[in-house]
Amino acid sequence: MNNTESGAAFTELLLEVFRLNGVLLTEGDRLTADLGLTSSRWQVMGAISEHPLSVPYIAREMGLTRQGVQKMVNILMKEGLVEFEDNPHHKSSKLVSLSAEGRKRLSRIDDIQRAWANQIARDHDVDDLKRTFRFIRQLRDTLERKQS
Amino acid sequence: MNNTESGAAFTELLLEVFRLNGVLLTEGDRLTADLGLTSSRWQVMGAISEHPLSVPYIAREMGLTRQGVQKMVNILMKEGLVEFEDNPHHKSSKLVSLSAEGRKRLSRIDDIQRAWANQIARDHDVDDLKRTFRFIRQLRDTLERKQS
DNA sequence: ACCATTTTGACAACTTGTTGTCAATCAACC
DNA sequence: GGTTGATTGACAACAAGTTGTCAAAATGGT
Repeated sequence: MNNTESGAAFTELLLEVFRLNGVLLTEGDRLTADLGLTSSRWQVMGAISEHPLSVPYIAREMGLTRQGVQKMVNILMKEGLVEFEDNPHHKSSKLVSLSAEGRKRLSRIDDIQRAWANQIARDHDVDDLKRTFRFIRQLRDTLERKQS
Repeated sequence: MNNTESGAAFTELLLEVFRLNGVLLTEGDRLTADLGLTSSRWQVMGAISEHPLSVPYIAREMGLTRQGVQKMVNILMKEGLVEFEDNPHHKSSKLVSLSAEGRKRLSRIDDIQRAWANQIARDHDVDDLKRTFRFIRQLRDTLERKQS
């Protein structure tokens, strides 16, 4: 079976997404190395910065397994960056929220991340950024619908 | 510091890239689960399907560390899917090539992967796919240039 | 109110990456 | 030809995710 033109283009894109993912993780870690927070940790913290959320909810939000997020949350708990709140809708599934220290730490990271994002984004057209975001999300939708 | 419009768009894109990356890996593994080869294994095998390459070269190609690729290659070696060839340019750094069995296995995977890519790509505009590829690569270029 | 199904947390084993370090090899230059 | 610096393979420790399993808790239909 031969590749269609679209199929070949999709495969090229897919490999490039893997590479970009790697570079983004590396950069994210580098940005906040001195603050003692890796990319995945502040991503979890970012998810609960507005409202406290349960672990499975965060996982669905980020496209990860609940076990993986649970592990991360347990570590953040040990480090005193998040707290558990009672969940009115579920006795044993607590809501995770930022502690005062967690909030302070996240806000410093947010400053750094925002400055960095602004700087990178300056070199690119805002419409390209938005269009690419929409297309990537659409691609993910297609993939997720096919697998179900 | 507030986000610029571009900065916010970039951050949104970045989070979506993480999610797409996850879905792609999951799908890749699901596709070839019965063939006993995970995504990362056939990615490495794909890299050497044209010409034998050294481990560090594969790593640079894929945007990974040489140690990570080395680990993968050692596993593929144990399973008899790749072989080491003498490298005329380096006494101890062998070239990695596909074994007969590896080539056979990869060609089956390629068929499956191609059919899948064609099917997914069918739902999307080929120009969008190409444009997105170019933009993502450009983004990665920017990121890699900033960090050096 | 009961029962079947789903959701959840906890734990273990595993995969795929990372960094750091060491010694061996290679390349370049004086 | 010797020294110096970069590249390489091997190994260890670690990070971040996965799957699978179990029991407890929640949910929904009859």
